[in-house]
Amino acid sequence: MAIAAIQKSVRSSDVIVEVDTKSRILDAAEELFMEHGFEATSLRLITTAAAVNLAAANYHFGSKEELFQAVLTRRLDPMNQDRMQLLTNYETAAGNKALTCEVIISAMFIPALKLARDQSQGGKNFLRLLGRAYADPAPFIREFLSSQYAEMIARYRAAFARALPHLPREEVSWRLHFVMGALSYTLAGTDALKVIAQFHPAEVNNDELLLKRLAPFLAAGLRAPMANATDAHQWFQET
Amino acid sequence: MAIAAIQKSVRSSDVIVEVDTKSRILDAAEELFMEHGFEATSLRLITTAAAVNLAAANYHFGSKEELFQAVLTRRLDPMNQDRMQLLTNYETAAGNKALTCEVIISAMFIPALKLARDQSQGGKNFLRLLGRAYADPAPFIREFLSSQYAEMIARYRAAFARALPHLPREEVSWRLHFVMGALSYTLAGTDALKVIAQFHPAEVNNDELLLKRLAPFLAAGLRAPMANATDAHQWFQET
DNA sequence: GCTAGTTTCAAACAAGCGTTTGAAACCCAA
DNA sequence: TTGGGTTTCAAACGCTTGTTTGAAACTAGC
Repeated sequence: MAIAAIQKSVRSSDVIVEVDTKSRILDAAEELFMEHGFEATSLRLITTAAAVNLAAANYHFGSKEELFQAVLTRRLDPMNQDRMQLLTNYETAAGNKALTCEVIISAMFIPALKLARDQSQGGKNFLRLLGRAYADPAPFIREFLSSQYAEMIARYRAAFARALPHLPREEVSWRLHFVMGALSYTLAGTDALKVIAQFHPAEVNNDELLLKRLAPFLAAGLRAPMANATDAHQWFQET
Repeated sequence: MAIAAIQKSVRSSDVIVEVDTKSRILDAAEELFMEHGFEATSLRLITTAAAVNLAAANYHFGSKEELFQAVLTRRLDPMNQDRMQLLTNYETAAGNKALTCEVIISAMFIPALKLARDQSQGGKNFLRLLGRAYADPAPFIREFLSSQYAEMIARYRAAFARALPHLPREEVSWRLHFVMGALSYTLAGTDALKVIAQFHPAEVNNDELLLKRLAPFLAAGLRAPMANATDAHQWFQET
């Protein structure tokens, strides 16, 4: 590992920017993977954007797949750690009373918001990349996400189960699945549906406002009464 | 267009299977695009699976992108037509009374369910493919989906606006966005989170049961009271 | 049976891919 | 200043990609 790692340093107008090759590759890869997807993004595109030699990507990360995982790990791991820590804090503060759905959801959302806010643009790019990674069919991506999320999901499922004691555990699992889905889909923010929905341009990229709208929606869904057999019959008999 | 289109005909054990080259390519492409994504699926993989010559794909569809659009159009266009027709039927039946959220949602879900149920496997494959296409970064896919969905989305936004007259139109647009997101994400059905959620295996691929769980969740979310300034402050001040 | 139009086929095309190589450049401790 | 480890670099590797080509095979009408 690098002694001569910090190599190129540029003094811009009012901030000192120094980035080693590894970080430059990660930053460029994050943006380009977000923009074009994993398969459609070539290492040549990444290394050109990062202004480093093509071979540097393989030298520092081994392979394209490992580079992709490194891009995800860099921000995903701290975010999920934050989520678990926050949940722990809330649970400690609540003593042995169950947390409300709103509090649990906010423990999920706040670390994502923090990511969306800090850093010049990297945080937002990453959240969009993450939303896309969820839907990516590549097995190595799916397995990677499974392992990265396993512990956090288990914690949140337990928390929601306590908050919604009248629901069967299975139903809680489903609703957690819906919550994760809506969150990742929304943060992925594909332009297609946004255009369709005719949002005000100023609001489209305001993640804070977005989550303030999404959270009450999801909290209400979590607390919804279960559909009984009659309801289900009424809903779908006409197919 | 083909006079000699129906060329290969195979009599299997109890059904007669006759498929022209074009359909064989579409079927194979649907399954492989679903499994590996657009970029990672090569024309050679598709044409080999379809047992046709490599050049046949370009001959019949022009390009790989046009083939992908043809795969989507074949089922998406009829499904969205169904959705609009069903909504029209409900509105006619209701006279000048506004529809409930449940009825509107069922008008969205029933055509998707119909697709998931009929056909040996193609319908389910297609829904998963569609869910993935939503998250695909390729511009031609996003533009294609925008154009395919524009009319239907406009109809449903109007219907939800009538059903939720107390909500600002903008809020209705957001919630419709959440509903579309949850639906597509859920139907895409990436294995990763399902494994995490520890679902009973028998239920994972039961789309009917899945939508029966999702619909009440979304209906409750649609009817949620709006978060006021105080709520929002309370939720997110601690970031 | 000939002809015209449609569809298939094997082969090749240029271009781009991820990865590897071996030498050059670089840095820092001795 | 020398030497050894780290990092960069240009070039090439073998392979796959989407697409094109021109001839062959096929179908149907006259």
